[in-house]
Amino acid sequence: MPKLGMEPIRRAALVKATIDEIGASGTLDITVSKIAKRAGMSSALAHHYFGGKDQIFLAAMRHTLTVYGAEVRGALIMADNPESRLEAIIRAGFTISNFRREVVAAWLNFYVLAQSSPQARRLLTVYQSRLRSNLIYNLRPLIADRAAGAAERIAGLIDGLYLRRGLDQSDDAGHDATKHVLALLRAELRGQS
Amino acid sequence: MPKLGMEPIRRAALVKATIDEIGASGTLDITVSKIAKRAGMSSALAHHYFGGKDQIFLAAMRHTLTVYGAEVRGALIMADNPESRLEAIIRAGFTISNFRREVVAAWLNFYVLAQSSPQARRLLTVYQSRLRSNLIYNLRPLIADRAAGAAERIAGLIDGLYLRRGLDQSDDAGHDATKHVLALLRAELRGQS
DNA sequence: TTTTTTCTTGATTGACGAGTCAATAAAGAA
DNA sequence: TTCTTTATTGACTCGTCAATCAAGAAAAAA
Repeated sequence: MPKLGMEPIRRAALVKATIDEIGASGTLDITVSKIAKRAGMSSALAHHYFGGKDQIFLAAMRHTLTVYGAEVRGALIMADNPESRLEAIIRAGFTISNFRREVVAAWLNFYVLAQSSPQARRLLTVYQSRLRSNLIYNLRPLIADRAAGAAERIAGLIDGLYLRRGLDQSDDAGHDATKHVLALLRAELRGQS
Repeated sequence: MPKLGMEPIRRAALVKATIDEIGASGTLDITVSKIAKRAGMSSALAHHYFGGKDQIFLAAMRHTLTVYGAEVRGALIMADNPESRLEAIIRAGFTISNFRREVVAAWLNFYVLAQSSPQARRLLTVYQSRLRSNLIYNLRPLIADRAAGAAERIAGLIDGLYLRRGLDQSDDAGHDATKHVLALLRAELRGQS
């Protein structure tokens, strides 16, 4: 049975299973066995490829952030001016793939993990910094000095709507969320300090 | 040793210890023994008064929400028009006592708990509903039809800034946070749909 | 004083879970 | 073919923790 080159396949399966398991339980309080079973292998194998539970979580986190980053970059390709770039950044956060329940649950739990794991915190900080600088970079030509504050508010609202998403059980919440952040963006572009 | 009427004292001590322990660890993954030790008693006693870990968490949650609610109500006493009432509601969320690190950590973890515990979810939903209706009630006389959307954004930004608070290690983050939400409030009051 | 109620804990139970390991099996290398 | 590397698992170890319980001590009631 041992086909060679299983490692990347197993790792990917475990990462996906981890996110699904977090989504299903809403907690990081899940067992390696459960994750492994969901990924169709024994828990020993999960340990073999990742070394430990922490590493599995970090890998799942990295994956989530990577997918998010890719989606943002993809959206930016089509945008050729600051305003549409801002809109693209915002929309990317609420696409169906990023705003799925499991993914949101995973995000929330990664924030929790970041409270106790320096590595997790570092990853989240990178995400936050990138989002902030993306926003500021595109806001500056439009509202110069107010860019920094506006970026903080937009980023904050995005995170807040994610947080609230977990409690709504409606399924098209992404639409409203996008609308809200775009409304804030317009207000920021229009307003005076 | 057995002084009578210990129950309320023990319960209060356990609730406080729970919040502190969550704050110290950043997780709900804490033991009853640790909580009990922090509160100066044996774990058996904690079980005696609360029945189980879940109940302890729920009590801590109720306490946090109660304190928050009281602070909002207190702030509203001094406010006699919609605009100042809105400001009071916002300010109450970022007072030193509500925005302390342990308290924010507890909030975050309560959001997580709400993903898996119906009771926790119910409590959080009550909080959200109250905040929303408070905001809408006072926004309506000022911006009528846009009140609902504006309330959603303000509430979302408050939650988002809480979420982000956990990652900053700065200590006077409350000041900036208040400023941001007030800026949003002014933008909402000023803007047109 | 005896009895009951309230308070308290140390010790124990029972379950569960992370991580290890020895063993098996297949594929490729020598 | 023999040896090595990669893949894989069941069984086991070791620790931890929630929950229970029996028992003791002090106040209050009888």
